[in-house]
Amino acid sequence: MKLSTQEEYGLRCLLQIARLESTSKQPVTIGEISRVEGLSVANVGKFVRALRLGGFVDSERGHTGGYRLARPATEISVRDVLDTLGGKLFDAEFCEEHSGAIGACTHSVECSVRSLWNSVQFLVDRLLNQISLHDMLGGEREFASCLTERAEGLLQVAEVERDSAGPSLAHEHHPPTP
Amino acid sequence: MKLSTQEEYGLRCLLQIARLESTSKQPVTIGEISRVEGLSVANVGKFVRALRLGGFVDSERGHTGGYRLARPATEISVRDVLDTLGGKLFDAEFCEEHSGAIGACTHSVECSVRSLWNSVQFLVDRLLNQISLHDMLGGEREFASCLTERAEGLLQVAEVERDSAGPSLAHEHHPPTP
DNA sequence: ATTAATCTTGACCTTTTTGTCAGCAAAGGA
DNA sequence: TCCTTTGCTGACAAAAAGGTCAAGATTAAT
Repeated sequence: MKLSTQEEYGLRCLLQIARLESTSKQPVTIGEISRVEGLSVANVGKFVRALRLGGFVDSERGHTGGYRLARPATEISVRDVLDTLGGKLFDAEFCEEHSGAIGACTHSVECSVRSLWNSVQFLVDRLLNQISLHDMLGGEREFASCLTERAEGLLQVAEVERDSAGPSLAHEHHPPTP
Repeated sequence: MKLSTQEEYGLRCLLQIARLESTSKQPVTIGEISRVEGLSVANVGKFVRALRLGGFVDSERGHTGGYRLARPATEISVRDVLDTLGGKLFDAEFCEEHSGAIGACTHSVECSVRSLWNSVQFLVDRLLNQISLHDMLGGEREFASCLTERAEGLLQVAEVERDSAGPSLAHEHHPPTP
């Protein structure tokens, strides 16, 4: 289970846009992000493009151009950002394509795996969904306590899910075809 | 956040070895796994090799050869398997390499991200660590209830962690260098 | 108008991951 | 002994991901 570089750096770039914009009140340029993150300008360009296509930032061209958050940092959830930059743990597409001829999962482990990935994704989503960009802008200490608070909330949600027979396990999954 | 094919299929192969061995009492051949999982023989060979190097299966050569679980299915945790097949969410290596010249994270977001990845990994690890191969061998229904039970336990552990200032957030992380 | 600063895009190259192949090694049965 | 069935390995090929580059488009300042 790995993060793509687009997820890792895309999120960092977005955080920098939020951070730099909030102090300078100016649009944040690719050059600035490149400098503070230690990435090439061209590379940052790609990440920031993904962020723009995802609707997280607005761009302004020209001499005083740059990027701004499209919404307040409190209204951007890290989950949405990561989903846009890197996709889900598994794609639902596989489910449809192969279910016709054979019914459920061809592979005879009966897809216990899909239940597993599903609950992993469910758990992670629940956590990330409660974390906003704004939460990540304070110091690392503050954010750490924020994380544990959210994790606590998450647990309660998870217990409710358990009592109601667990929608987190209801999704379909088929593995990629080689 | 994606699973590598080695994680996805390696785990499936291991499950098949456990399943087929338990019914036939014979070593499970690559050919059998290949058939039930719909993968090429050569490909299964690679996955199974990783499993052997990870110490999860033992091999026997020759006419009646094949693979057997190295330990009972109840004593193999899915977390260990996935860690071996795909590695951690982030590697600790980066932390050491770049900390000398600059101190903490160069990248000026102050590495709130590392706290984030850390807690995600912590959460996932806690869940997977409680799931054994054996848990995944029953029907999907049984496994689903197993998962929710384990998730419940996980929550309690997480709360303990919170009360003791959260070791889950204590680890270092630096992003890959481009 | 011209220029300089900025974003935008598509094409290209490099690296990593994934999958295949051919040849070797071991073990059992004829 | 020889042959068949199995696992084992390293080299290769294909595909995906990651990164760079060059040429364009837009805007503000001069």
